[in-house]
Amino acid sequence: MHHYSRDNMAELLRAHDINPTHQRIEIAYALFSHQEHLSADQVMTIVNDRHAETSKATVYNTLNLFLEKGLIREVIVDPSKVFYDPNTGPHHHLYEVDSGRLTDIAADDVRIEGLPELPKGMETVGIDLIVRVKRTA
Amino acid sequence: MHHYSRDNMAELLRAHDINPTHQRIEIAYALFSHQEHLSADQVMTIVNDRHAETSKATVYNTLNLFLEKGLIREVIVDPSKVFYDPNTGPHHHLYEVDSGRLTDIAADDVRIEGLPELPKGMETVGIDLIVRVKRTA
DNA sequence: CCGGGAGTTAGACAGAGTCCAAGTCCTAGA
DNA sequence: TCTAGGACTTGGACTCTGTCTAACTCCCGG
Ligand SMILES: [Mn+2]
Ligand SMILES: [Mn+2]
Ligand SMILES: [Zn+2]
Ligand SMILES: [Zn+2]
Repeated sequence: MHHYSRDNMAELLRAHDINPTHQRIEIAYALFSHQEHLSADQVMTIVNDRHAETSKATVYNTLNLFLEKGLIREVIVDPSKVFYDPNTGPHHHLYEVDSGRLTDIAADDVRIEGLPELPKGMETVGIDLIVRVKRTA
Repeated sequence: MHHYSRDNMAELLRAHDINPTHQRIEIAYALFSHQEHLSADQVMTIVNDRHAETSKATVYNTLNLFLEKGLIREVIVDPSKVFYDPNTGPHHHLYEVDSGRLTDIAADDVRIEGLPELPKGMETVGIDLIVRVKRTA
């Protein structure tokens, strides 16, 4: 899919068993049309850019709902805030520690081998691979 | 090394170009004698268990100093707090999302292949591999 | 015994995220 | 069309992690 509209978003939400409200549609649209890793704060700013209509509580409620329903995923790289990722397919991340820029690494060519057996009664929720980089001195 | 004493800690600090003070020795001892991933709050509790003598500001100052000097490393897996890791050798992490338990995965057998070239002018600071697991439903 | 720099401190502060009780919105049913 | 009720949203208080600052203490060299 290449073009994101608010109508698309409503369908997407319904497909994930989420009741599409004004606010939820705007928040989904912010994430999917940008196709970037956004913090809650950035989502809030984008959504309220034209005219304020979505509260902080709703932004957090909604992001957590989206997470629960598997519509987005969270990326934990910065100790001070969570990033929300509209790309739920398997992929990894490159984090520029100076600038805070976070970009995707396609999972296709990356192989992770030799991980030990999981303890019994445990299942993998996800494997996060983060490459931290900085400008060469 | 298998037995950690406060005298050990003083030497260790000096070897890392850190002036060993009472508080710094206690904090290093908390981390190295436990050999666990501790949050700042946990360090604070351990250090002040017998009698309060180290302030919150000093705990944070000291942990950040230890990081800077390469004595410990930080592990960012939990969106709400940083864990400090006395093991600076290459290794990976297993994170139990329910309980918050964080354990090491030896790096020996793990191979990560096929990572793309870094953008020019960038160098790798570190590669974090985190396996998130939960109890089977 | 001093002087001064390094280290520590309490407490104010900032930012991310949660919680709550009150209000609004939407819909299904009469 | 009207209405009742559940779902959703809201402002603001609150919590928690982490930082900052200005005053104080400690320690060492002269
Ligand atoms: Mn609107
Ligand atoms: Mn002491
Ligand atoms: Zn991503
Ligand atoms: Zn570790």
